[in-house]
Amino acid sequence: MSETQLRALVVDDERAIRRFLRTSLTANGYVVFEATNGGEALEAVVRDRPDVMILDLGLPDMDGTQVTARLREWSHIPIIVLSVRDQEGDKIAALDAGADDYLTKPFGVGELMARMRVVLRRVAHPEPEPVFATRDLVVDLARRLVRVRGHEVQLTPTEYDLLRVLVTHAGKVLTHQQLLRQVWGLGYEGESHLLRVNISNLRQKIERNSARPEYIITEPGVGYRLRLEI
Amino acid sequence: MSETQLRALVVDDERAIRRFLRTSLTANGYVVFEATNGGEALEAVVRDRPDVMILDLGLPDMDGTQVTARLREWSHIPIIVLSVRDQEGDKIAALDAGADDYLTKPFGVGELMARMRVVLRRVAHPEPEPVFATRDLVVDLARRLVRVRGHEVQLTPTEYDLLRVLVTHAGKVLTHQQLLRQVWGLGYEGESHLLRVNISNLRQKIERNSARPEYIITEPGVGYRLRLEI
DNA sequence: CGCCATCTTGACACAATATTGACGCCTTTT
DNA sequence: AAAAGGCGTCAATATTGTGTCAAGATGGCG
Repeated sequence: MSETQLRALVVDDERAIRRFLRTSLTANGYVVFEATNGGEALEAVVRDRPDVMILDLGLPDMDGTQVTARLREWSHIPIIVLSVRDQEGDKIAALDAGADDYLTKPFGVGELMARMRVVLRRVAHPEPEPVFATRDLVVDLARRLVRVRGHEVQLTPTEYDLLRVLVTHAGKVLTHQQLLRQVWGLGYEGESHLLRVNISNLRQKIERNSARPEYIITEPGVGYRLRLEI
Repeated sequence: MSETQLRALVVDDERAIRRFLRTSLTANGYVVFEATNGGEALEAVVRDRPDVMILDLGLPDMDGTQVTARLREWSHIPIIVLSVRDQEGDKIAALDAGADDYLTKPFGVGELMARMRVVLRRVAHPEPEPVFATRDLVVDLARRLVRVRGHEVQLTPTEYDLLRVLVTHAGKVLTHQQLLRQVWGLGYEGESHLLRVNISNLRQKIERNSARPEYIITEPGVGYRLRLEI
């Protein structure tokens, strides 16, 4: 077992439930952090670096499944979803969005603790940095913000997805196929003109001179990669 | 997505439940194996090499939790426990014994499939990366990166393919024919000048002095090989 | 219904790569 | 020692891949 205490993030808008979970978790040796809505939850993952997240489905600002999906864009943190809803559809949606478990309220504390042990016992993946930064390019994956040379850049959803994939594999060559699959989904493997147009648009927005790209480098015949070195 | 079908082992002593699970799993693209008791289950894991196991708690010869514990002595196969018992103590015992999830009967097939996807997606992830390295030449086949003496080298698609073939048969002599077939495809067996030009270009990029190659060695009259020894 | 932003498609200029041919060197053979 | 064949390099041309622009299609939203 690890020497240092494990860190748990509790996300629930009800004060009573947060209190109850804090008490139970603290008694079981966790350090507890709290968030009351989806936005705060994403920030807290960045700030507090929890090892596990306990997420209520019904949040005021966004759906718990949405929070899960957003988080899975850049984090592998184990997520246990709690919900009063026992509908199969909700469970499937949350689990397929990336949640690791789904518990229906009311539940026993012992069961929750056992399920936390299950998700925690798998070897921790090295977590990628929630904020990527090289030279003058900053990509805040948690907030979906992109800043170049001090200025915030407005990207379309496709452009952002493309940049996100490049950034989460920074330095590595991504083939046309890989990029098309990860951004457009299966069945777009051949549509390389989509990639060309969007890479071009992205470069217009983040490169100083798109004819001499500093960040998005073409690997002719293969794909693209985000350059890390100077 | 994986090309080959995933293999599921169903362990239950009730014929009706095995039938039901076989139908559902087959419909979802799994290859299904069956066992009716704990002893058979352990044998089946060895013999059938399933990717995931669905285990009923109430077995005639030994308890499902025992099966889980025995299995965990040597296997990491994901285990989803099914049970009619909704007692918290049973759940905790099974999960702590090494089960990955616990579903109480009756359950929806959709939920079972979603939970199977959850346990399978983490097993699918850790993929060993084939990286070839010898002295000062590193070829990362997964990322398509080539580094020589600390510097990354830009190769054209043909040059990379050629190097890839040499590297995957490192140390062995590859005939002109073999190389032409593997890089250019069938019908190019006679075009050995293609090979000469590309070997030359490749040497310019990776050898210190292409007149005295250290890596790509000519076997006169036969072909080329990638040298392993110093 | 029409506006807006975004996505997709097609056309074209330009860049990178592949192929070909020419030539000289080296090794082996006679 | 000369000839022949295999090999390596260079440079030219052919082919393919890539970047950009702009027009048309799509879809969300008031």
